[in-house]
Amino acid sequence: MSIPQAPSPPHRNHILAALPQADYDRLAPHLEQIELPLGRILYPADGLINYAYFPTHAMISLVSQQPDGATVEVGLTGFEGMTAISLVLGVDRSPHQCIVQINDGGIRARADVIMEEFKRGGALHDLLLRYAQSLLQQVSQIAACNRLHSVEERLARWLLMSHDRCICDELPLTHEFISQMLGVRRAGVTTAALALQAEGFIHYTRGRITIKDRPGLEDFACACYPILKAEFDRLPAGTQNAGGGLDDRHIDECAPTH
Amino acid sequence: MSIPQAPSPPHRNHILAALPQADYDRLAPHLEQIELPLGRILYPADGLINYAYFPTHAMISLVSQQPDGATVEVGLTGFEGMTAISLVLGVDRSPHQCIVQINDGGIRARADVIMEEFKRGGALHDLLLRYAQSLLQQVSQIAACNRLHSVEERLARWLLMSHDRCICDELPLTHEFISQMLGVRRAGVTTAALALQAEGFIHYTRGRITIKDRPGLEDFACACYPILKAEFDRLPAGTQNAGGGLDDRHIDECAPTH
DNA sequence: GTTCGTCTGTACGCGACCGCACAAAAATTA
DNA sequence: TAATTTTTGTGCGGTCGCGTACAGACGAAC
Repeated sequence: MSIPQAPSPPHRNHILAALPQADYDRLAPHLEQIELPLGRILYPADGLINYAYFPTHAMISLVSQQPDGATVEVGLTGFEGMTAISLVLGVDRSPHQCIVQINDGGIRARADVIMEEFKRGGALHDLLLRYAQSLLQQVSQIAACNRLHSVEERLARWLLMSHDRCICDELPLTHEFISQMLGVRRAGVTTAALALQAEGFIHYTRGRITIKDRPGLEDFACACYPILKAEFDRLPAGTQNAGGGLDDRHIDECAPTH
Repeated sequence: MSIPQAPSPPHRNHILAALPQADYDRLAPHLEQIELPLGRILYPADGLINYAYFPTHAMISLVSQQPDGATVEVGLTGFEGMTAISLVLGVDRSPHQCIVQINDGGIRARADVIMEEFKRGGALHDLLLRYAQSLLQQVSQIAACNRLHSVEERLARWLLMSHDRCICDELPLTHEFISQMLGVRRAGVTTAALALQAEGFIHYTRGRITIKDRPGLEDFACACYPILKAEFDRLPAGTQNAGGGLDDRHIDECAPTH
């Protein structure tokens, strides 16, 4: 079933890293290190949740799909979280399509394993609920942003949020892909990306966007970004890091390169 | 502190109604019946959560406020839920402003009372988490709707959602108020409302909107509404209604009049 | 009845984004 | 090298919603 080849802590995933040793040890035999290749759909919209994924430096989009085929990203998960939070909220189906936007590794565990540990009411219980709260806040802010801000501003915000969750400055993203996340025309993304490039914030070639000037991008993005970032930063500390002898330095070391 | 004048079940609030008798009895001494007058702000944005509110037929908006003062509603709570779900997700502040849009009564309990019962891990624990999931899904759908649909379509959806949560066909709402919920100009609401009135779906005079043709409104609204409605309907049944001798008929009787 | 404040109807120019469409450029394959 | 596919750049008319502004209409208070 599950291949117990999980690495020992320290973990790059902040939820796993924040588990006390005893709690982690219970989980460890069921953790499985896997690749999260670009474009992989972890759950289709309304799909059954068989596994929960703890990304390391992969970036995973939560996408709302409309009956007419239109898509918009409503949330975004990286090393700070876990996919399929619905699981612990009492539902075994993901309301969002979850798709890997930036590939990297991750750890997965079967849904029933997570549920069992969650129901113990220990650290994982509190950590996952705290993450659910963070996600709710994130989705709320994105809901407002979708209504109020321009494509250029939202593109800047989106690039920053992706950058926060991966290790490199070069993101493998086509305009087409981004347009589906922002819920706009592909041509709209091209125009916005040209503007950001003209300002010197980014540089891109076919399918690769490089962040050149992060502070500039931050200035340019809408006020949603600092709000989203603040919650993102609050997360690992806000949870009670019971610290089962974990090496926090390692986590810092893996922070985005900016 | 809390005045134990709570009515015995059956409750109009579905979460309280779904509690087994024993769980309810523990809570009962701390429940307090109160008025929720129109416009009352239960929590400001980022405000401390002192009480949790269980609406009966009041409708409460979760509003995201931007630093520049712009506002958009990102979610909406009625008799199916509880305000300040953040509480049980490990945070004692509400990320949203919560404001009473349609006045009616409600039950409130101090935050620490809810937390204590939640931590017992019984029915309230599961019911509230299930509701948190529903809220997450609602906010996600609204995030997409904000991006993809016209003011007219969203107004129709919004009226329907409000109507689902209150007992009467006449809603006390000004265009100005609605514009802040939809995140559009007041004049934009006027135009959209005129269109809906011309179709015969609604009728309104100063500060009062009457639903005249609900099926027509449903046809007109965007596809988000049926999705949101399905989750709304799923809620009370989806939770394990352990039914401590509660009178479910009473609840049905109080369902929206459509 | 008169006054006043609130709410609603309407107008106008403007910018953002849409749908559509096509060409150019870069990568991939033959 | 040539052919093909994918990705990006660009244009154009149309629509939606914005910001602003003002007038009319209704209801409450005096």
